[in-house]
Amino acid sequence: MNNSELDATDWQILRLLQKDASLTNKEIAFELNRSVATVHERIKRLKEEGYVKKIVALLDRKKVNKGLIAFSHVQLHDHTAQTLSTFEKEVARFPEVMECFQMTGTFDFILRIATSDMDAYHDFYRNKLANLPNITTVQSFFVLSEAKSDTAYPI
Amino acid sequence: MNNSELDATDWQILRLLQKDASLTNKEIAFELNRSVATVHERIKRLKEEGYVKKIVALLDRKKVNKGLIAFSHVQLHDHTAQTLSTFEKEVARFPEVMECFQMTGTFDFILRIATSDMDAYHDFYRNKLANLPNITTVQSFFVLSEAKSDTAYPI
DNA sequence: ATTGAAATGTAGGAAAC
DNA sequence: GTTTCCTACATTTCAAT
Repeated sequence: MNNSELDATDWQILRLLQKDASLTNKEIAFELNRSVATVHERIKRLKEEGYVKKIVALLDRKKVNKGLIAFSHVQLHDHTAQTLSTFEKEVARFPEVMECFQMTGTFDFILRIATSDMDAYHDFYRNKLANLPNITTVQSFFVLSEAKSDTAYPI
Repeated sequence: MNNSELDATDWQILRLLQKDASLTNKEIAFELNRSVATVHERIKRLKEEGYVKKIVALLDRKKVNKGLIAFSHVQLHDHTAQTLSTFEKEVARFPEVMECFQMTGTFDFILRIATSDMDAYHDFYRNKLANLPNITTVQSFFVLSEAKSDTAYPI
């Protein structure tokens, strides 16, 4: 198989591992009617070539005391490369910030922020986020309930 | 150890597994200066008690042809339990919708939508999302770049 | 690229301290 | 909680196709 294309078996393996990476090679091989060695070889390649970035444990956020998730829309004073990249660099250093995306539209960034509760969020907001330079507005929305939460891409 | 509290070792294990769940018990044991049997027992308990929900592979979304991520804010006509839960149930069935959260604020839901490109998003929007009943407005924002993207909670 | 078989390593359980 | 021992799997390599 060449280097730049995935075949049907590769996609099936990726689909399975996205849902459950604790599957053994044997289980995957059985599922796909392939040998264990083949599955092993494929997965090794998929990791080497960067299709699989990493294998992680997903935790129950409420059990680990992250009861409050906020999405915050941030607007900056200006959009010079300097201002944008300083903001990105600084905000990424806050552990509460799980995700930071630069966006199209009327604001500049979406942040996903995980804290234990509203007090902790407030503390983060006043003492960390609002101290960053060049912020014009921050508008925050809070998760009431999760109807769906999936890390698997539809492939 | 009792059932309802995690000690420092448990938290360390969770921290490690959130970052890299392909670590072996042996590697974790070495890192924490514990025996393999202890680590094994702890992880078993952490899974049984639901702290670890699952182990998954995270893929490179651009390599698997999901070049466009949208966040969509959805507002519904009314907020009866019936309307809310019908929307949640229907929207969760679309594979493009990776996440759906009910939110505080001026709109009702945030969706995270993964598609290959703007054409595919448009198709999803016109032929799937906009066909659901009781939707008043949908406002969409598109990811330009990812400054940070982490599934690990700050614990 | 795929396979079965062989070698090595890890998981998972149990016993004694 | 640790150590040791044990068995059953799982991973990894390899020669052959």
